[in-house]
Amino acid sequence: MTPFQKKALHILLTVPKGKVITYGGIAERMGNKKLSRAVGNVLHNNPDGESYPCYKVVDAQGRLSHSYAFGGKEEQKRRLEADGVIVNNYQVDLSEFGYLF
DNA sequence: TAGATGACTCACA
DNA sequence: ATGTGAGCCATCT
Repeated sequence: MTPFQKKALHILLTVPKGKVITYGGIAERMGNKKLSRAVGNVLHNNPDGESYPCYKVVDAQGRLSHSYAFGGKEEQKRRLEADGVIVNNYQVDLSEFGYLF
């Protein structure tokens, strides 16, 4: 586990229940918004959805990940709704559920 | 060591 | 609204 991953995952854990965060958001919190790609890599590299709420991570438009490792969008959607996040057609309202630091 | 890849984002046509 | 290209970074080949 690299320092980068550790940092990204830590930030992920700070997202409160019922909220979601964007790749860019995490990247920004790490210093540079342009790190969004690297953030994606970290999540992709994290197959353990039980330990980290990677389902809370959506893209800049609130769209769910198209390559969610578990059950695809369906599973991610399920988890988000179970968390209290309203998901419309695999998309969430960031102005409502997006977590800003 | 250099080049390619990606769960991204933004700008522009 | 859709498509293309560029930028930036950590990993993987």
